[in-house]
Amino acid sequence: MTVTIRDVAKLAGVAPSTVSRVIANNPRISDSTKKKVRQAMDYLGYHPNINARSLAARSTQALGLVMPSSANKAFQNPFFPEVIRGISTKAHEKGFALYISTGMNEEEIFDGVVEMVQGRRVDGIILLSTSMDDKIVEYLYVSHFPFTVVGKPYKYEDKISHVDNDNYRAAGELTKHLIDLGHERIAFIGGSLNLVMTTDRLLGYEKALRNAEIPFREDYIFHEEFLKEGGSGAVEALMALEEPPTAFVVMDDLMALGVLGTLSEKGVSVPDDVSVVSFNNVMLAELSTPPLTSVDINIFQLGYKAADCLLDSIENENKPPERIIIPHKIINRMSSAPYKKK
Amino acid sequence: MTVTIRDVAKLAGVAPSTVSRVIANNPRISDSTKKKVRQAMDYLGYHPNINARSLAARSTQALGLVMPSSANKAFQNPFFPEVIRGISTKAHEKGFALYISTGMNEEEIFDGVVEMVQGRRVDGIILLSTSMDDKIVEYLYVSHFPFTVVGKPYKYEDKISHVDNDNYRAAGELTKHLIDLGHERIAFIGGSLNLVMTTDRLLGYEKALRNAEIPFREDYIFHEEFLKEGGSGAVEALMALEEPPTAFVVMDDLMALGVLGTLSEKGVSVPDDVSVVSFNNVMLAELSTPPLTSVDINIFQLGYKAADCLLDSIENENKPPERIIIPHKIINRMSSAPYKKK
DNA sequence: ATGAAAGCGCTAACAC
DNA sequence: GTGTTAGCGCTTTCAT
Repeated sequence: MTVTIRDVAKLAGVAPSTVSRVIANNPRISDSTKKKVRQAMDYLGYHPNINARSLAARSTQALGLVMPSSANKAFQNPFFPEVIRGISTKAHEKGFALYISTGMNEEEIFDGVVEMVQGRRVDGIILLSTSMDDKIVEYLYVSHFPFTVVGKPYKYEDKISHVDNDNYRAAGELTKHLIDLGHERIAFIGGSLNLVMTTDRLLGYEKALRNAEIPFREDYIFHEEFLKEGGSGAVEALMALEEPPTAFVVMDDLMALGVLGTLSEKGVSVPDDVSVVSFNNVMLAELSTPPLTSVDINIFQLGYKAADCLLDSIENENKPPERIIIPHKIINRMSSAPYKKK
Repeated sequence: MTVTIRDVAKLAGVAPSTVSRVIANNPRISDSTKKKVRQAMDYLGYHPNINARSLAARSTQALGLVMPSSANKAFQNPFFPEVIRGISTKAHEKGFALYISTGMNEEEIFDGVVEMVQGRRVDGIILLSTSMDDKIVEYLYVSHFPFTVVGKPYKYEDKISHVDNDNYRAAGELTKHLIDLGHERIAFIGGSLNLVMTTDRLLGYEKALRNAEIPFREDYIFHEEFLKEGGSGAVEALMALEEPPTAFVVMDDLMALGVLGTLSEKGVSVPDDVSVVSFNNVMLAELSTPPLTSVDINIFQLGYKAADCLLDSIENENKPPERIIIPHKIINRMSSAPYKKK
């Protein structure tokens, strides 16, 4: 039923290995036989069986993607489709397929990764999120299996290839943007401290304050589970302070959307009363009311480069680990405005 | 280097075939040897090579997902992570993995599907979007390859398993919701007419108007490329009419977010001046300002059932095609309110 | 209840 | 430049 390499070989009057070489476009095959073989392939509607190929060649031509727990709200973040788009674009260029592993909890995800690696389902892995004390990173690292992380790994930072933004600088610039607008009471609403990204951004924020000689206030800092409640708890608490902030630095556009909502409910106007700025610059940053000033972290590029880097280290086993920093850019929109004294 | 079934067999003092049977948990193997073999597996850290298994058993334990063109803005819609979460949950239950095929354009995507099918990379395919005159549907259908579509196929509607909402009814109810609030000038902002979903919803909208004896107005109907501009063009045009609508039925939450933005720019207040309702009820419907009245189409379930149905037809080749309708529910939020005469 | 052996469809030495 | 052959690691008759 299935047409195999032998059928093609027979029809073309050559040996199976020759057909195999034609598939691989081996230069040592004469053009005339190539043509002959290709005709036979077309005629028979031949398609290589990938499993057989993988088995024999010990390579799958597939990359594994590890997403955060699907129980996690983060899963719904438009960040993911966009990184995947980047990864997919690069993978496609090199003829690689994507294999996606998910799971309801940390453990399931971990098992999925082990299965991918040991089961030889993929040639390399991209971690789309990582946190402190990540068992997957540990496992992959000691296994010497090719992998790249999107974001900054907590451990082995310079032993693991990763592609990240300069979150420290980005947060600094974003905070400075507010300071330049005259704001001094600037709150920070972050995600889980468990994420390295959060820490980096918090440090950048602190640095910007220090540079401007604005005292750091512990009560202006909030860490909320990403997206849960959309940061409304933080906003409530912050606005109830004796000296409420006049500007908010928010970790993520989706969260900022929630912040915008809560503020509006409380009758606080953005940007007239307070400014709100955030990170990621996903599509909704543009669509929200008011449109959000947001740091474009170039998500597509994050994914594209991660795939690129991974593919390199699959090709060349001894490629040293690499840190790739994707440039960011503050996109100025309506949600931030000069501080107005009341 | 790699530990194979033979290593396990040797250590356990049995034949390779026995080990294979233990993996498959064949009931004809005595408990004592099972135990013995499993110990050996653990001891050696054995993991079956999936490619070898797939090759021999002619089954990959993987499902293929086909997304819309990644050049397409639709790709960024939070709809996708959520369907995938549903699919992944079911797939996981049955020990299936997910392959994702993407591509920059229709053609690349089509080729990817062919490769998945002919290359035996997957046992079945789920189409996450389909349009009229879909070549992929055609191909899969004539190949007799197991597949399911999320949404309604344009052709072969009752010969292809698919899971969908009752978009006709949902749109009807949503429109009626507005009519019940006293609205009569109700606009419809849809996506590409190329999507079957759009047509279904438009028909439902028309039906609701008819039932209420409200005349259908051509100039209240707009079809915009999903998300492009976020429907702002439509809003501009509609509000410039002599008799502008007092309510908007929008195809999608993201688009509705854009509509909200454009209205706010024009100084039109929601829901005081006009009401806006939409579909999908993704997270941002709740986070937007004002929170959106939206039809919860149960995206997770859409994916979960699609996987379920596909897995069934993989197991049982003769399973007749099935249409599965996922229930919807209007979630009432702040963006819709009674019509106020001016 | 278990073993022996023949593939699954392909690649990659090694020949010539 | 092309053919022969031996696997890749597993499943699955067919024996016993």
